[in-house]
Amino acid sequence: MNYWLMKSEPNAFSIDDLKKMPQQTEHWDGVRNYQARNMMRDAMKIGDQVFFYHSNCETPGIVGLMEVVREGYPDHTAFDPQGKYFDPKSNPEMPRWFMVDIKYLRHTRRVIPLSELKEQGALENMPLVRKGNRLSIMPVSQEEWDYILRIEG
DNA sequence: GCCAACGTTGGC
DNA sequence: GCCAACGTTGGC
Repeated sequence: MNYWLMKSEPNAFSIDDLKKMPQQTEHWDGVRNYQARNMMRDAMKIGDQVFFYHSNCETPGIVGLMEVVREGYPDHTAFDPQGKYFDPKSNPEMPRWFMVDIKYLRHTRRVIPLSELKEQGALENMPLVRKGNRLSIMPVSQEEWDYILRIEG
């Protein structure tokens, strides 16, 4: 099993929004970055565990746990000329963008803020804590995953 | 293929 | 709201 971290702006889609979805499941659409696309298309597997991270908000940090319930398939929001995620270079015959389905598992017992994650030497290799990082989906090692759940308290 | 200009991300 | 970092675009 693999571990991941996915960012979302709570103003746009928060962990509470995910929890309220039917089956507490939603497709992770709108990702328009090739590295992140490749991870969803090729690497994320059913049963993989995922940290939900809130970005661009008052206290950026890890807020919950999720699970991959459907593996990579074309992001149809790229096909809708009226939608904000429309990409004329993507079409159903040759989809450029992919997404996975994600299911809510639980909130963390507290928000684990970015500021605290940055203080942990054990996490210094996470892209998340590195300066200027903008990856919205990233792999998390087993060691990092376990460590974060330990400091969750 | 280089690189300047531009747009976006996201912490602060 | 500011701005640094980064990815993408497009002229050459």
